[in-house]
Amino acid sequence: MDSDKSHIDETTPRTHPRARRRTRQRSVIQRVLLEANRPLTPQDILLAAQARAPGLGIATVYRTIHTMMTEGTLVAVGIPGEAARYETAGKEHHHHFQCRECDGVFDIQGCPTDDLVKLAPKGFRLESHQVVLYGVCPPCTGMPA
Amino acid sequence: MDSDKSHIDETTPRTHPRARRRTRQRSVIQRVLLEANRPLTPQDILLAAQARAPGLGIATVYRTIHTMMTEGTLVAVGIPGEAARYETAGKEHHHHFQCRECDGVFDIQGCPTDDLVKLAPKGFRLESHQVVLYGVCPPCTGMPA
DNA sequence: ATGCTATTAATAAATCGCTATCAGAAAATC
DNA sequence: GATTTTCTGATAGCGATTTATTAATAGCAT
Repeated sequence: MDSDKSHIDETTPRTHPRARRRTRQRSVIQRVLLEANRPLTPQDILLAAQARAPGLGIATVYRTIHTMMTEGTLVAVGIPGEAARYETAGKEHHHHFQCRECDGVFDIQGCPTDDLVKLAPKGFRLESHQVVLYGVCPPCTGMPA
Repeated sequence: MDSDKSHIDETTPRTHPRARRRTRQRSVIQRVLLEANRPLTPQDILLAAQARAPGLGIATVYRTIHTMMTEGTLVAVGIPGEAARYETAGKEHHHHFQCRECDGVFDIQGCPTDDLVKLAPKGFRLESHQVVLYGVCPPCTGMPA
C-alpha cells in the first residue's frame, strides 16, 4: 500500500491539490473566464460566478486562478496602476484597451510588432512588449453595445 | 488678525504648505529625480537621496512627490503590476523599457503613434496609449554601462 | 453507499503602498 | 538672534488586495 507511492516522482511540487476534482465552483469560474473573452479582475470573476454558484467565496476565486495559472490555462494581464486581471491562455498575440469611464479592459487585435521592436535601444535585449490603449469604450460613449 | 485673511481667495486648497521652503531634503530629492533621467520608485528615490541627506524618511519622499506633481514638475509612470514610478515632467512623448533582471525602468525614444492609433477598434474613442518593452538592460546583460 | 481526501466558505491575518499624526528641527522673516 | 511657521522623521494607521486557517462539504474510487 505505502510502497506503491514510493516510485512516484514528484517533480512538480504542488502548492495545492495532487488530484484535481471537478467541482461546481471551479467549472463556473472557468466558464466565466472563457465566456468573458477579455481580462477580468478577481472581483469581476467573483461577481459573475456568484450568479451561477451562489455562496461562492473570493478565496475560491484566487485558488482557482492559481490552479489555472499553474496548469497554464490562464495568464495574468497587468494594466498600469491596476490590480492584475486574468484571461484564458492560448489566444494569439494581442493587446488591450482600457476604458477610463468604466475601467473595463478589452482585447484588441493587431500589433505593429516590427515597429515596436525597433524602439529597443542598442544594448537592450528585447524579449516582449505590451501596448495599452486608453480611451472610452463603446457602451460608455453612449453607443449601444 | 483674523480679518486679514478673510479676503484671501483660497482657490487652490493646498493639502500641504502654502509657502514653500527650500530644504536640504527637497533639494536632494529633486536632484536625484533630475539626474536619474528615468522613472524612479519612491523607494529608489529614498535610497538615492539618503546618500546625500542622511536620515531622510520615506514620508518626505512622498510629500515631495506630491508637491512636485502639484507643481507640474513631476509625472507618474505606471508599469503593469508595479508601484508607480515618477519622472521629471516636460520630456517629449516617449515610452519605457523594464528590465526583468533588475526591474529597472528606462526611457526609450520614438513611438509608432500612427500605427498604434489604428489598433483602436471601431466604436472605441482612443485618447492615449502606452508601450512597455520588456527584456534585459545593458548592465544586466553583462555589458559595461 | 462508504471512506478518503480534495475542496470550499468564512474569516482572520498578512502584505503592500501610501497617508495622517505629531513633536521636534530648521527655514524664512524680522 | 528671536520668532514664526513650515518641514521633517518616526511610526501608527488605513484601504485594498491576497494568503492562510479551519471546520465542514462534497467529488470520486472502491
